Parts: sequence; C-alpha cells; structure tokens
Amino acid sequence: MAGERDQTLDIGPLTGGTRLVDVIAQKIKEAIVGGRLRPGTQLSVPALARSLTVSRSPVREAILHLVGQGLAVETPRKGVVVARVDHDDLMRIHEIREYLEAAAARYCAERAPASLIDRLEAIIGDQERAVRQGLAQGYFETNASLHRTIARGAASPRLSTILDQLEAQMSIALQHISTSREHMAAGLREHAGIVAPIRRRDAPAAEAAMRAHIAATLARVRLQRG
Amino acid sequence: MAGERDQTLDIGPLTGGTRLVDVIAQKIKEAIVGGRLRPGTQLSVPALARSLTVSRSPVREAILHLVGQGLAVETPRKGVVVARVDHDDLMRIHEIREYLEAAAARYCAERAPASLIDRLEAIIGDQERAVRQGLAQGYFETNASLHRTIARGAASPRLSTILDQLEAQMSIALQHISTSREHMAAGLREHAGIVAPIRRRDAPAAEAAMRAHIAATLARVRLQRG
DNA sequence: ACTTTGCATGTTACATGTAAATATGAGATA
DNA sequence: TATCTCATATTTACATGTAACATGCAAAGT
Repeated sequence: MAGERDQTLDIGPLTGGTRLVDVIAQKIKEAIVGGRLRPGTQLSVPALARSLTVSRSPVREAILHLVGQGLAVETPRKGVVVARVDHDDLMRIHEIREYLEAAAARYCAERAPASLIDRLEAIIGDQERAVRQGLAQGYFETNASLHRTIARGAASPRLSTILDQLEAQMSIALQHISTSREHMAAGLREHAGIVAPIRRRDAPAAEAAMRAHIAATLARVRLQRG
Repeated sequence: MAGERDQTLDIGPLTGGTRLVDVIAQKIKEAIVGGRLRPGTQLSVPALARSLTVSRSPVREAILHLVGQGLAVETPRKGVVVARVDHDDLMRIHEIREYLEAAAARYCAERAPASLIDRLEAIIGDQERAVRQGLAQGYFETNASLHRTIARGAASPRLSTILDQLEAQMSIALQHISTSREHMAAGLREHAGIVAPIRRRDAPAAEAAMRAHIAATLARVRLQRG
C-alpha cells in the first residue's frame, strides 16, 4: 500500500486516553442520527473497518454499543442494521417520554441549582430567536438542549441516560418529518410554560406542564400520518 | 413433501444455533443478580475466559453487553466491575419506576388482551399463597412476574426493556435488604388493587394505584436505612 | 416454468497475537 | 513503620486469522 490517500471519513489523531471504540461509536451514531446512514442499512463490520482504516475489533464493539442504545438492531448470524423507527415507534416513544419527562421536570423543580435554571431560561431565549427566524434546525437544537438540561437538573443519571437514548432513537424518525412554524411556536410556548414553574420551584405544576407538552407533541406526531 | 429434511442429521461438533456470547452473558448476569458476583468485583476478561474454557472475544462482548444493561460499570483502561447499587441508587431507580410502572399499568388496562389479565390474577393467587406461608423468595418472584406481565400488557417493547433493566439493577441491591412480612402483605394488597382496575379497564385508576404502590415501596426502602 | 444444486462472495462468531497501560509486590530508603 | 522505586505480572485495547454460516446466482435437473 504505497502512499494511498484515504478519501473516506478518517479517524482524527489519537490523543492519549481516548479509545478507538468511543470515537468510532460516536462517528457512526452521528451518521445515523444525521440521516447519512439510513434505517435498514447494513452495518458491515469489515466494510466499516476498511472505510475507517482500523481493524474490525473496535468497529464490532462500537456497533454492539449502538445496538444497546437502540440505534441499530441485531439479528444473530445475519448482522446489524440501522434501526427502523416508524410512526408507531414514534408514538410508543412519546408514550414513555410523557411520563419520564414529567418525572424529570418534577425533580428538576425540586432540586436543580439556580444556575441550571438560569441556563434553561437562556435556552428559551435562544429558542425564541430561532422560532422568530423560522429556523427549524435551531428549534430542534434548543428543544433537545432544553429537555437534556431539565433531565440533568433532576440529578438522576439513569433518567438522563434513558431520555438521551429515546431522543437519539426519535431523531432517526424525525429525519422524515417536517415541522410547521405553528408547531414550533406552540412548542416554544409550552417550553416557557414548563420553565416558569421550575423557576418558582412548583414541582407539580412543572410536572403537569411537561406531561401536557409531551402529550401535545404526541398529538402533533399522530396528526402527521396517524 | 417427499424427501423432507431431518433436522437431527447434522453431526456438527459445535452446539448449533446458540451463540457463546449470549450464553456467557446470561451466566454472568445470573451470577450478578444472584449475588455470587459481588458489587465491585472485577470482571476480568482473561480470568473469566479461562474459567469458562472459551476464548476472550465472546467474554469481552458479553461483559460489554452487561455494561449496557447497567449491571456493570466500565472504566476505560481499567476494566469492568460489577455495578454498585447503593441505597441512593435504589431510591433513584424507584423514582423512575414510579412513573414508568404507572405508564405500564395505564396502557396495560387500555390494551392488554383478556388472557393476560387472567394471568395477572393467577399471579396474585400465587403471591397470596407465598405471603400466607411467609416465603420471601416466592413473594419476590411473583412480584417480578406481576410487574413484568403488566409491562408486557402495555405492548411497548421499549418500556418492557427499560423496566427489565431497572429490575435487574435493583436485584443487586435487594441482595442485602430484608423484607418484613408486613411489607409483603402490604405489597400484596397493593398489587391486588392494581390488577382490579386493569380487569375493569379503568386505566386512570390502574395508573394511580400503581404509582401509589411504587411510591409506597420507595417509602419502605427509605425507611430501611435512609 | 420451477425447483434444486453447486459455486463464489461476503459476513459473523470465535480464537489468538501483541503493544502499551495498569496493577502488584519485593526490596531499598528515609 | 511507612513509602518510594522499579521490575514483574496481568490486563486492556486493538489487530488479525479462520471456520461456520448466509446469500445471490448461474447451471443442471425435473
């Protein structure tokens, strides 16, 4: 192999301490949630190893990790494919989120430090700007950021982990779903209605507002093609 | 169809169909939830491979799988140890369960087939017998069975998976916690109070009963040594 | 036409090799 | 006694080898 150039996405420099598995898993995850690897696509270990110029071991481990995250599904002796998240899955995910996000809002209101609540309000501000400019990208980013921050405020690593995984799974389906400006505006209003009670430490109100918000989101999803 | 194939013709020296990874993961999992592998114990890949007389590859994959399930925790370059689930973790787990089990009860009441509800009542009967005889083992088994069956009735594989994982994590801590006869009796009463509304398809009542049940369980846990 | 057989290709699942990081423990030093 | 040093053992992380299995397709048989 004389001086060939590798045009495919190469792994960056391996600074001390970082493991290949983690870098590879992250890269594949980004390709999946970014829509560059479509649902149903085979995640071939040898092929990915070749394209990343690494051996098969870390690739295999990375892929199995993604299976554990629900971003890919394994069929013994057949291999792993990118998870298909259809309309029905999206509804089931929201059913779970309706409860888990409500729990997160409640515990966030009960025990988040004031600094975290400051951040929540800053995110609301960012989202206001994004919606005003009609930036769907910005809306999605601030939306994810808000929910993630609320989960962090609940001080329950397990809860955060579960919600992160559900969000990643959702983003597979959301690749194909458009969001209207009205929906974004409604979402923003609801978000503000969640952060306000968190600010005044009104846990039951925060919980109720979040639950209603997810239920409304579920209803919007259902309308899309239910 | 003439000349049908006989499935017992194979003379393959290897065990057919099942994968080593799965068998090994199951074995280690049983050792962890069964208390034979204590929290903090190093899960050394070479050592386990030797003791199981297999190579390191399937052992490593099995261990990483358990990390994904939350039964073990990984520290890069240091290795994997059996997860420590302390009193605080137990409370956080119950906080999540308070919401997720409530969701399961609701959707079970809404869409479980009658046959599954029959099974629920049969389990209640088994638990009655176990409690009457003071069998803690039987109580725990019927308890797990009941919750798992309700989750199945909710027809949401994701929900079942999450709850199964939380239950496995709990069983690590429950190894060291005793349950009194009164607690068992209270649990049984609450269980019956959950199945009854499921039977009459009263989803809100089922949800409320389940949520109260988990909250009560959490309170009992908190009393133990909170 | 329709199934079967055999071959070519690619992949998974498991085994093994090995450099480098990490733990371990004996002996030296304060 | 406590702790520092350094050599040794163990382990992790990644690389590579390979048999069994899966799959597509073309040739052969019905």
